[in-house]
Amino acid sequence: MFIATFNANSIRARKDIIQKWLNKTGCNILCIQETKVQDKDFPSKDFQELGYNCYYKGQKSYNGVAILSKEEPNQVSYGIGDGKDSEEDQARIIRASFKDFELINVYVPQGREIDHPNFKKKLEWFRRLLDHLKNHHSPSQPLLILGDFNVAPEERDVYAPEKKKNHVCFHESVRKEFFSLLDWGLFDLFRHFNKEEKQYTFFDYRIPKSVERRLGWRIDHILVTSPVLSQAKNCYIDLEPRTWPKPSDHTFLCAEFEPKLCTSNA
DNA sequence: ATGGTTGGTATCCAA
Repeated sequence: MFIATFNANSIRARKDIIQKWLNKTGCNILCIQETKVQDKDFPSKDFQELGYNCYYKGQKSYNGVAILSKEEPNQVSYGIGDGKDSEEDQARIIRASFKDFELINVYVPQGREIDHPNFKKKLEWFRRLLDHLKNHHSPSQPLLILGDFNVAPEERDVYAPEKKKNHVCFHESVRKEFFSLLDWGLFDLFRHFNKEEKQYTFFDYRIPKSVERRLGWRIDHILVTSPVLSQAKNCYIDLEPRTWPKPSDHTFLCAEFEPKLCTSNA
């Protein structure tokens, strides 16, 4: 059982490399963020041909999320579902119920600047997500939340922590919101398997040779409840997209589970 | 303090 997350920064620009990667890995479920495409233009055919069901919601130019899955989920919903969802919110989160577990794919707002209204919305977004978990989920039930959280949780997760204290992806306030999700009953799956520093999922295009110089951020995450953790075999960062001819700024964050994920706990 | 690159849409915005 193989589940992964990838910020595509345009599904159309990365379609070919995603297809190749799916064929190579046999990934069961891929969560995608920043598809940057309206629903009518989503290339679902190209993924259906490979045996994937496609669920997506997007906007022109910005945001947009998708789940590609071999197994058909019982139900799929868009937005946080608290009655406050804007069109943008719906293009930032997909919730899917599978036979043996629940899965949420998120693209958390970046926030722009600490004093920008969008940063306040980012903090609120975490609180709304936490409320959703409290109201509709339980830490004792199998749940995975994957995606681009736009937060580096700890100092070892960003290349220059002392310089980034006021960055929207490292400010104390947003890290606190991230940890409030963990405190509810989620585990940072990558950190469960990897303790070393300088393990990044995002490398800014604008910094020359950022991968080689290890100038990156760990802002993409896979958070799981304990019944899922007990079925997890490994979690790792696949750097391949960063070295492709048409490089992406994000990487694939991958997780491997026992074949019958969570059935023993269901 | 600022720049650098990429994608989508237009000659600028977001990351």
